Amino acid sequence: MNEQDFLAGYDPRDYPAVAVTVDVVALTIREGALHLLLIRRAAPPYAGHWALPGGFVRPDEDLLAGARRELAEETGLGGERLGRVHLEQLGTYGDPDRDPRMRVVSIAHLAFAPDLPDPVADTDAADAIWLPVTALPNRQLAFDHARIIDDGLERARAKLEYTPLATRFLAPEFTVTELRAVYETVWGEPLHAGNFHRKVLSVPGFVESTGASTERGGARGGPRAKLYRPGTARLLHPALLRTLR
Amino acid sequence: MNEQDFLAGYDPRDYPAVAVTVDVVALTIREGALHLLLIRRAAPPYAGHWALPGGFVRPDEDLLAGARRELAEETGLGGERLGRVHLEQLGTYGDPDRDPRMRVVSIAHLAFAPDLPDPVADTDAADAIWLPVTALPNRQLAFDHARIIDDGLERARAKLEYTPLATRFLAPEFTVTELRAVYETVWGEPLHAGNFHRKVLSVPGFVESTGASTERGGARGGPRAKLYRPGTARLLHPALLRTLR
DNA sequence: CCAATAGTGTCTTTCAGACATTATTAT
DNA sequence: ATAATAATGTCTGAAAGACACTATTGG
Repeated sequence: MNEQDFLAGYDPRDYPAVAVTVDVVALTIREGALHLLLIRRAAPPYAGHWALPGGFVRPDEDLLAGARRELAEETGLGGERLGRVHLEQLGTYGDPDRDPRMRVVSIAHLAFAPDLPDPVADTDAADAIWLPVTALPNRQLAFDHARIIDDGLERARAKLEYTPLATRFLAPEFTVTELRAVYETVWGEPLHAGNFHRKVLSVPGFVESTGASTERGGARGGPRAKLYRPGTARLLHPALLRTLR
Repeated sequence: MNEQDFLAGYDPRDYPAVAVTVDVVALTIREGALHLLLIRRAAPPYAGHWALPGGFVRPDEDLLAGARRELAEETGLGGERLGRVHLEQLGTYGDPDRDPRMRVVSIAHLAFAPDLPDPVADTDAADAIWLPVTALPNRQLAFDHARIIDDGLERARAKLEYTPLATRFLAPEFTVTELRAVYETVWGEPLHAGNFHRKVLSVPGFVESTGASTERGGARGGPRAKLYRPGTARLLHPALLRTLR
């Protein structure tokens, strides 16, 4: 029996309700460290615990639109800056016991954002912050959010390999060194500056030159760097593969 | 506001119901061609159209378990043969208008199966068959199932690159030539026999030798082939990359 | 001047792909 | 015998990684 055959002679209100929510694993880079957007729960269950921003999907709202709305509400940001945030579906979490009160199926999303202002806590949240992922309070995370975050971080690391999405963590114009810093931060390992530089410029469509350079050299010396903007490629080939695994 | 804050003071029955279903893009290889499991709808809407097997998620059932149950019901297969089927989450489809009657959010899954018997049509389906993907009736597919199938096929092609899941299309013991046939069938392009052979054996953990060989050579001559079983690797590195993109 | 950084050059190793070769089997 | 196939060998080119080097800037 497929879904529609089932629904044809079926009134959903006769059955236990299933709630559908969207959650967002929003990542950004602040001060050289990977940060995750978390809110602190005000009400039980898990009152006082950290949780992902998210909420109920509205009746006529697409899932991706719902995630974008939740992100906007939680960060207090408008359309312009939010437009540069990459958002994709991460996965759906529907374990029957993931919420103690009722069946909740949550479609988790993954966001890559440039450096954004501090979030403004929503009325129902006790707090909202960008937290370094190295300081995640794994034992104090609500529901199955620790696992969702793990999955999101691994997806983010993998995405940098074969997509140009690392640029979404940066301003519209950036240097190769800034791009390399994104990779080093997300992957958590140092990369060879020279090889990275040559590699990035050799992948078709990854970045394109603006013709301009930075106003000043590095903070501790060095020449001015050329500026680039994201290219037109949506996939990198050859990819930038992590070593080992 | 996150999901639980919302739910705390919320009765789902006050709101328009959202139905949660699972659908399955089940792939197998029959007679050298990639086949997809489809059912023909008996009731409107889309009566007479082809659709993916799927159905309502039961109250205390995990999403993956629901997909496995739907697959079992639709193929009429028991646990033993079904145990060798690979099943993973593909993506969630929740466009508000994807079902004309009500809001239906469907978690699509992707299955890789060895050659299975012909399916037995469920009571609510007019028919159920393994259909070659080259013969897909794209205009006669129900709902957004054409797009789900496209996404599933692309995911399948990509998965063969960096996972050993091609072996899930085969019997527990197989030859390198049979494995190559899987790649050629799913990717839709011929591969170089010699290079493929050397490559497969060089990737650590992809396959391991059983020590045995086939009883007979090829149908039209040739030596007996060595038999292999799946190895322990869950990821292939280096990967078997498709050319171009 | 000195240290740090941007960017380029060179060499080695690895791996994919083209192609050739040998051995074994069905007909 | 002949054709087909399994399996291995050889060569070339692409690309990653290690390392060296030059040029430019801040202090």
